[in-house]
Amino acid sequence: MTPEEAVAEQERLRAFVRTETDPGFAVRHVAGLDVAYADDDRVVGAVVVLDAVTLETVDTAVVAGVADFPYVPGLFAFRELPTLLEALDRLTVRPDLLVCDGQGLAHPRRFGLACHIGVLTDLPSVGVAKTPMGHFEMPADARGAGTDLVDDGEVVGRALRTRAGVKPVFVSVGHRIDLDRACAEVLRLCSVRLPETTRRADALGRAHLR
DNA sequence: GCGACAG
DNA sequence: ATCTTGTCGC
Repeated sequence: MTPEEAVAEQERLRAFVRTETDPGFAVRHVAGLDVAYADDDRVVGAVVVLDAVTLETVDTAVVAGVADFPYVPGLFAFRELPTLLEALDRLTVRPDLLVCDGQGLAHPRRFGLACHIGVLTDLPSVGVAKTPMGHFEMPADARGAGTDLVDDGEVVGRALRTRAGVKPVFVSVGHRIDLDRACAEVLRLCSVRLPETTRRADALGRAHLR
């Protein structure tokens, strides 16, 4: 697939993104997704499913692969999608929410990794990025504080302070969830800066790199 | 033309 | 993404 085709794919699929939370939506199992990179072009996609209440790991899946798509800001998903989708397919426990390591709607074409995975799996998803793709107002230095990420007059996400004294994370809707709920779910998963889901998937992925 | 630009 | 343990500070 060429970068041009990838862009066309994003513009085709973005019409399927839903920003509403289903009535009665409840998170019993939350999944964390992350990809670890080796020195060469080898990659490892890792997914960890946690009990949303106890944060106990109830399921995991790891898939090794090769990064066949170059890293291009805005097309980042095409590098991680293959291995992550395969890992999700191997899960025994079906997650109620996917927490992705990257942007959702806070993306140049409103279709970051979280939206892409959400739409393809039709599962609620949220993107939690460590770096913003545009300008943002620094939120107050208190856990839970946040400022809207605005692009073209539209709110596309939120700079969320998950812990006082550390840089905020950038939360945006992926699929089938609203921004407020997305932030609330992310905050529940954070005792430190990043969500426990992301941390555990990250650890699992790099462990399998050896 | 020159920067910006998730992981 | 990755190279990387301890250390300084609240």
